[in-house]
Amino acid sequence: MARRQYPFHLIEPKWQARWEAEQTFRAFNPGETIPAEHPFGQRHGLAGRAPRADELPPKYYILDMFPYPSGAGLHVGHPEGYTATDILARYRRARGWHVLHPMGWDAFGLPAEQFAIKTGQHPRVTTEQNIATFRRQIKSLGFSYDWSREVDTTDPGYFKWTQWIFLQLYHAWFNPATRRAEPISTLPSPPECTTEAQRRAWRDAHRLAYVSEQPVWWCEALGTVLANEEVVDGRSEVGGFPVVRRPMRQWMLRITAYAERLLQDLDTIEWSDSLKEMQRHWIGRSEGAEVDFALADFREADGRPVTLRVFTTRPDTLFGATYMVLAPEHPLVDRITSAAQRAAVAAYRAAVARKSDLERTELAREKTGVFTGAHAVNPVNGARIPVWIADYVLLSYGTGAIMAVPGHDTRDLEFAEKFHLPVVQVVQPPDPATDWRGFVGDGTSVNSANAEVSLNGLPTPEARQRIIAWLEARGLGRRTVNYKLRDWLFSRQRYWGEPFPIVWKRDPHGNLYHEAVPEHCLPVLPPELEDYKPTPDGQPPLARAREWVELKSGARRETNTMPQWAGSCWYYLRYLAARLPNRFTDKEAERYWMGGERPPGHFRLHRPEDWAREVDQLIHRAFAPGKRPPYLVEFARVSDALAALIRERVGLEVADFRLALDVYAVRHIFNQHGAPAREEPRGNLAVTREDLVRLPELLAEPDAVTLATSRPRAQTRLVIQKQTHGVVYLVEALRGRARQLQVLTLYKRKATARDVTAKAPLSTTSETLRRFRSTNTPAAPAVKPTPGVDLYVGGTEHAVLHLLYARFWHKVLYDLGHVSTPEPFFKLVNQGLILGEDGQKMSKSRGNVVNPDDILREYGADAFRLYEMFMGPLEMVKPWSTMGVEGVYRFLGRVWRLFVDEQAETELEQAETTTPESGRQGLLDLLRLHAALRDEPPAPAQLKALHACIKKVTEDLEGLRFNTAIAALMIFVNEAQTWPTRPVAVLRPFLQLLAPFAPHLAEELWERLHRAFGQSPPSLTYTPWPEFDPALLVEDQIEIPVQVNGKLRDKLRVPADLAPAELERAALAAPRVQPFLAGQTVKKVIVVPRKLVNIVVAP
RNA sequence: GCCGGUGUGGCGAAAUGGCAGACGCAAGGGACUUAAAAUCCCUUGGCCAGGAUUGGCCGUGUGGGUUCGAGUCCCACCACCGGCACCA
Repeated sequence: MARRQYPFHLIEPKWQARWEAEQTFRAFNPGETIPAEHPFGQRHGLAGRAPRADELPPKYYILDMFPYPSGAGLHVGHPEGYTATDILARYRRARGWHVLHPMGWDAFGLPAEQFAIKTGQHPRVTTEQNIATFRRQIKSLGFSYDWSREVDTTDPGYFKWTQWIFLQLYHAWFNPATRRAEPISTLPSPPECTTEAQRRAWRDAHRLAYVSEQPVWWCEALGTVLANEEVVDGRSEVGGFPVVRRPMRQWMLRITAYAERLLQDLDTIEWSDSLKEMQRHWIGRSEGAEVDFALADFREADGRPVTLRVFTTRPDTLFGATYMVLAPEHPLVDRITSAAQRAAVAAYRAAVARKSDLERTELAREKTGVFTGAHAVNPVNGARIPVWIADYVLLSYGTGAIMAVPGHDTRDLEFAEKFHLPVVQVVQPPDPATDWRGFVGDGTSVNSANAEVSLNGLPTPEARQRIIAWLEARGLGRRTVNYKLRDWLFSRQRYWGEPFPIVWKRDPHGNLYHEAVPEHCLPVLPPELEDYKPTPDGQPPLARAREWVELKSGARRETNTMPQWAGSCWYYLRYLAARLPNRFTDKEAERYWMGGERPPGHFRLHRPEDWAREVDQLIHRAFAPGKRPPYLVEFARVSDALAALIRERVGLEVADFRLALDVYAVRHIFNQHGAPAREEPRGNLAVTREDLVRLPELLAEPDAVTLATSRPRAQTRLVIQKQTHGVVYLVEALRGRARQLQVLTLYKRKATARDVTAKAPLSTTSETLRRFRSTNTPAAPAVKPTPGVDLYVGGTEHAVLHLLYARFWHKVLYDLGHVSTPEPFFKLVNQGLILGEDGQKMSKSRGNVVNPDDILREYGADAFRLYEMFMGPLEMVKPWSTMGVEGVYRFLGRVWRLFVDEQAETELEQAETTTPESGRQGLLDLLRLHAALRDEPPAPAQLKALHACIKKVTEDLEGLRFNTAIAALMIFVNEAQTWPTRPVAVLRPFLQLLAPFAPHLAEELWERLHRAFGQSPPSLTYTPWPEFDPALLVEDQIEIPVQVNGKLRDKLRVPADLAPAELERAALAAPRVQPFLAGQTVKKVIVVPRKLVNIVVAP
């Protein structure tokens, strides 16, 4: 084992204990009293108060997918996402956001139950042990979770509300007219329902939670049914056991009602394209038509022909339908099969039923099927076509029957060729060279006409419209949309899950019906059992508890339990009020943290994304070519926060004022954006586009708000001052008709008379500004809160199931008025898988599993966190490398030695060998800081290194580019190591930058640094994030590469502001360039100012 | 087959259309040390030339294209990863 780089084993427990004692990362709900000493309250001027939602800083809800606490403990994949969110949470706190960052346990599940079956140990005991392990491991990584909001899906206080939400679904129906869930009481019952039993049956058939007897996937090995989603290639997703189709009575959730909204609302959220595509595929929307085919020789009792309904996405190929296929399980099969075919059909159906789905998918794709002996009539041309059954048609999709168009469908063609069925052409491919047989693309209809309608010559999309119109007019069919999405099979035959809050009763006629358990009887607790196996007759394990099942009233409890997905469908809502006893979440907290709609009339700024675009458009409009630019450009309304602040400070009402920006500031931005320049930018210190985008937010935290009287007209003016990285904003209110706040800019440095665009005096020194800032409580930035969780990070394995189910539940709760946003997760990022050191997926059998506990013991939490982020981009798959951990560990050692005297460090190490473990914590006091640390003004190069680092780290954090942010920290440290003195003013902000990544080390050094210079350390978590000053990054001399025909030939050191013509001359004269110009003619010289010169030559 | 993503040194990876390989690992050399570990310094894409400072050529999966200039944009293809897959 290598020598320890720094005493992380003392530092990390110390700070974890400190954070826990201080409750540093606790988030506060609106109306909740913030303790006077809490650093969050102190930073935001809310200490000891109970602020309303609009008094709290903007919310940032950053969520991890909570883990299933397996017996194996944490693996290295878990901390990847957790570290990313933790870094962001810490960064946002420093930026002034109110961060909610919770953790909990998705603890129902099969492994604990299987362990119970084997050993008799109650699953609750197993689960509690596993949670304890997970909690210990996660806490040892120093994540900034608000542990006061921890949830556990198996806690009765939690699943009481899971059951309650189930009842919301049970008591609701989906109204197709309003396209939303409504209380079941609003469901009209049709006149033909005359008895109470009939009305009940009608209601029960329309609930969002309903019972259905239908074929389901039964897994013998697991002793339970599974959802479609849990079956992969004919085997259970968990364990890989074979599954078979079997009809059973099951609880279903009507997710299909929401198919369209689940699809459409994907456009309103920021998820990756691949993830959205996966959900779109899963929902599987396809447009087409249903068409009725009359069966020849079969009549209903009333004399009408028996019809066979099919779904097709290609109604334009109707003239090419040469046979029909029914799914083998189709209910019409028995009725239409001819005597001659009966034996063959029965044999085929039996064979298909015997086939497990595994065989159905794994066996060769060879088409099979048999003729039923019946014929149908093609409604467009009266052709008598044979009706077959085949297992390539699925009962569960569409109508369970198809019209086969072998000419233009590959599956039908394959089938037709095997069984020698006719193939006719009805579509001509656009390219005449293409074989029409099996052509499935769009083309032109041919051979498609009858006496009333002709598609011939029409392109496919038009042909489709024409034939649908004809079918609808004749009552033979209609336009329709089909989805692959199926209703969600919601019951499981297990013990360790939420019991259904449902009882079964019999009406006077002996008919069985179900009823909801009243809300006040929740939670329905599972019974205590000795044996967790299903009963011998195939009943779920809950049926063993007869006293629990059989109620005194004669009713019987439902014995199924909910699937594991249930608890995870809404946990992000429970975090908002994790201990609330009488409601599933808190209404006001929900609206605040989920950023739901506020009462009308409350003005909000646009979301930053839209806002930036609008600013761009505005600038371009204002400076349209040929137009004289206005002096002032109005660009935003005064934010509520600013208006309130002004009202409070100086008693002025500016709520309906607009912000107008001085044209000189805007022009510079405009030039940057590539529009034809009218003037050179004035100086290199100017407002950037990003400033302008942020301005409304910046102004809401002014340095000073004063009323000033200007001499000449003795007019009272409102003056707001705000300084940010070198630019001073001076805002003046224009009274009267204009109702504007006029934003002028002053430049802190190199300010000449020409740069100052207003005559208004600004004698405020930066020192007074700073003092002003510390005495004025900054108001919250006015940003529209993100609708939903701001950032949700987790693995792709939940791309479809969890995320679709949670969206579905959320929409139901939204429809019923329980939550305020239509979508739960606004932005979602999938972390990439971490592979073993050998590049294979980690698994026990490969022996390449990395245990986080081992890494923590050897390198500490900070190194582990840092490495997980340094491996590469968050979303990529990447292999683990323990050598790589050592690399970042060494980096942390260099940081340590930047601050700490090595002699003292050695003394600490020696003392440690002679001190008992219990007394070691105090040994940290032996440390002294490095002698090179001084509280003296930094050199320009040092400031530059710091500010380059601030810039890079800040930008990379915003873009979730943790690996390159860490690289920037390393670059800074590599350079700082070489400095003879290390100014405190530079190292202190560096620790702030390091803190999100390596919080323990940063805290320790932050505290020591302050103490060493006689200061009491402010809370590192809540100290405002450093802002970089672009002025400090400006280079006087820059290196310009010179290319000849695009090949690098020389580099010039030139003044940064060298005119293009000068640069061109210097490039042509460059010594290394000369040989390449000899004998050549210079055709053209490309000069990119401040970037490069390219000389184009030819002989 | 369809959809999405990714292809850059020995490895993990960086590069708003403008100096390819930042940062880190590994490797090699050196300093310190009785020695080792740790630490610090130097070298490190390939090929060629040279005593050396150094210089030249090639190089981002493959083939085209756009451009003064392409890892980056466009077209076609190949490989790998993930998802879906008889969904009419």
